[in-house]
Amino acid sequence: MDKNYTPELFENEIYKKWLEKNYFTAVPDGREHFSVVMPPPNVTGKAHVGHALNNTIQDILVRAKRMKGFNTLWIPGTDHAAIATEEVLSRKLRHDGLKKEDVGREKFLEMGWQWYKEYGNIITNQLQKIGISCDWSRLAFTMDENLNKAVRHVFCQYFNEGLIYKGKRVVNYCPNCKTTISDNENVHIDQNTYLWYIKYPFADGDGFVTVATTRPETLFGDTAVAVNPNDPKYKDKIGKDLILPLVNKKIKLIADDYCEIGFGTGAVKITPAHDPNDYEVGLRHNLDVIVCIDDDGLLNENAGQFKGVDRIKARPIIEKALEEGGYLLKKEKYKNQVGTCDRCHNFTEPKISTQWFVKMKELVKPAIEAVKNGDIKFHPKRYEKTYLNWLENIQDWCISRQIWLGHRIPVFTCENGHVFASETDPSECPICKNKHLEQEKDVLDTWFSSALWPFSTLGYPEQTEDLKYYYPTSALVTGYDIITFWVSKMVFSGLKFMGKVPFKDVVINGIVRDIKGVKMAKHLGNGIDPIDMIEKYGADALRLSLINGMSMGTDLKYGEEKAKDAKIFINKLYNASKFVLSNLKDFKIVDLNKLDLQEKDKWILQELDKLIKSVNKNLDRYALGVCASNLMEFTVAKFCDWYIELAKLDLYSEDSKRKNVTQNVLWYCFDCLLKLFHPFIPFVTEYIYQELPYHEESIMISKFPVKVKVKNLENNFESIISIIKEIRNSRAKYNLPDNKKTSILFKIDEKDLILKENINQICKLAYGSESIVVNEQPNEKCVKIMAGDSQIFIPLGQLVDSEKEKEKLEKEIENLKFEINRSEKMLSNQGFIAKAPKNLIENEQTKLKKNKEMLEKILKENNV
RNA sequence: GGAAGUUUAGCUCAGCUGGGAGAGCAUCUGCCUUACAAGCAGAGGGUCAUAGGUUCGAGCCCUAUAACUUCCACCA
Repeated sequence: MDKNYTPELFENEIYKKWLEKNYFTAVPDGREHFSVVMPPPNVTGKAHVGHALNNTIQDILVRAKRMKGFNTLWIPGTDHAAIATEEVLSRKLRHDGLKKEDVGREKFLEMGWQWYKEYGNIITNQLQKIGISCDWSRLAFTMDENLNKAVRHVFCQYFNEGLIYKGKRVVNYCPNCKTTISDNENVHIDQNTYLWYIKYPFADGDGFVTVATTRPETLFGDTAVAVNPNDPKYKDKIGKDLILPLVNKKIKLIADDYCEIGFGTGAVKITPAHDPNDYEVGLRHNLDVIVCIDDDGLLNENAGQFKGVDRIKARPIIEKALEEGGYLLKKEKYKNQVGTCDRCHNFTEPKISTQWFVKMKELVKPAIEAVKNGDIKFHPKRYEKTYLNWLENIQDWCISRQIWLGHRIPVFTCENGHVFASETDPSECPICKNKHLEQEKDVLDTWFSSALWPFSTLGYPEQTEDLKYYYPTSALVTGYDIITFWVSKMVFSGLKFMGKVPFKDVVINGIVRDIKGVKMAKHLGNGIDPIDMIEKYGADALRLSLINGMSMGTDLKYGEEKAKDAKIFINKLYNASKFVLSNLKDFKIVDLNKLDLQEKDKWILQELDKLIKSVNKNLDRYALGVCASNLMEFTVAKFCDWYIELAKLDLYSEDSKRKNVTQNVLWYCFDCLLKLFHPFIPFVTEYIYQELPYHEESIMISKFPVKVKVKNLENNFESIISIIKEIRNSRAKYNLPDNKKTSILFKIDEKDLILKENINQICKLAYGSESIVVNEQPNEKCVKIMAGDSQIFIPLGQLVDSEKEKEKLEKEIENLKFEINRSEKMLSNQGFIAKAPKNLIENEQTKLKKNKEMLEKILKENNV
């Protein structure tokens, strides 16, 4: 073992060994299963710290379950992220002065595969560095042949059941990505803009109606102006013709409830082609639908002289024209929200078009029920609300995208106009046998395939052994930002096609922000590269730094300092292991129940038992942050600070029996500790474990501790600890440097066996040069410490300041009196006696009794 | 507009079903003690956001307020 903790020396080696041994692969057997599917990252992306967090969480759960004996499967995978990839490829083409149409669909798809092939293993390689134990032999990709089969199977079933339909709707369109996007991907942001007040004159010359709008550029698509039917201001004008400014066309003043009385000017322009509400109004009034913005976001021929101008840039130009025509009444500053594209952040356009939709209302009902009846549980529970709220207000899901990469919609039309969906590419129309078929041009929303992830990765639509055994999966770990995008879609898909929920627990992790709490973003340059952290501090440090202090579902602030701190901790563990290992060279393992355990041994084993139970409990609650801090706390504050120091006396002594007991306890504790730690910091624990006597093949397939298997661990060692602390404290009060040792005198009550047994320990840990047992209080000036019926003296000669000692004594007396008073007050409270739990009352009574005795003793001893 | 979350030591946060306020970092003091100076020992530091309420007892439960954060939403 290397003298210093240098993770780069062994992390890669160990990972390779795990892979070679096939520890990560899983096959169905008779055991209970624990299965997880990885939220697939973008195949051509790079791992960011969010991936590191998400995968570390999954790995901890998976490793712990594997060690607990579950048949554990974790399926990794990547997503084809069609829109993003298409954008990258198009940009490349543009760079060469080409459009995708120039190369054609087939060639373009080839480019896509090339791109996936070239960049597809970057992210998986990076994830491996984190140490995650997923079954790489099952690495899935949303464009795989099998997943493609699943997608088509599902599509056809929806289609044949009439759940998928083609319809004309106003949808969100991104002029930059050149495709429609779902409501989900349409991100609303605040915008500072203007409200333009425009005159729409009556055709008969009798006055005008004022319309306020934030979108003057859509004026060319106006086909009516609406007012509320009950608005007295306009009541007698309804049905009259208005002149559409700039276009000089007649449009009607119509009445519709959609228009609210008193809001704005009371009149609203209706543009059915470019606003979903207006489209509804248009349907009710049979209005024309006039498109005035084209697919590139430019005004079209319907805008006359403004044709070819970008819709946003057109505003000041139109404003000028309106002003010149005398139509502009005023313009005022206005704040509103507009949709932007989730991927490219450009303004989206509501646009009328024909798209494919999935009918959601009925589909979603079982998904709502599954969460309400507890078949699926969210951790933390509050995210159920996000989920339910979205599903309960669901709109039909627009699944068609006007791009080429991805799963092409498997709907065909023959020359005779028969439309059908087909799981495999058909050679003829199933109705009329016509052989001239044309497939839909659009592809499916990426989330359509992601929705099938928990079962498509297990072989669906084939009813494979894997599918039967591992579905439903056990837990899904993901960020709250994709509960609506993804989680909900997997649930209704799973219920629809598998008849069972896709997972039982949804574990929500927060977003990793920078140290100031700002979301990490490329353009801010505040991101932290997890691979960088691994290179600098090791994968274990990265993992621990992400988990320690993390609370599920809550965002966490992260900076390099945290990785550094984590490494410092692991270094501590590493050093402890050096101590343990060097003292277990000639050691014989014995069942702890057969050994004569001392108080210190029972104490550490009891503390260990508490730790084990807490870790197990908190793993089950998905409270990984609590596990990590408990583990760290035990390691430093119990094991290193106390047990290792206490063990030294025995380990270095001639008493071979005592030495053997301590060696066994030391081994047992450290072995457990490594195993408990393994899911969190897998590399270093494996590395150390391989050096530990009596180790098995690998820590990752060893048994996870669930309790300490030793009986009768009751002890009173805490009293020894507090004596040591008191002596140290007194020494510090006298500014005694730690290297200046003094003798320690013990006047031991004969019943005080624990003290008698531990005087050497006390002496060692409290900087004593020698321990001397006395029968009487010594004559020389001493610092005195009360320890039950015994007393401890530290002869400090001239150093002893009687004033200081008096002060100390008074403080102690005051303290005791305060405590006694508190207990008495509590115990004389009738409400407390009547309602508090019995053990609490008993505790209080014993405390009171003890303190009273102590006070009496102190008063007597010191003649106060 | 609707909903959720956060508010505890200078900083980052723990605190499970209510039963005497915790950790790490930072600060100060002393120490190179044969696992560890990336360390050890000791110390200081908090009206648990504010105001009420429930209770024998509230950081925790209820109500209101404030500040910050986030998600959802078609209001010209």
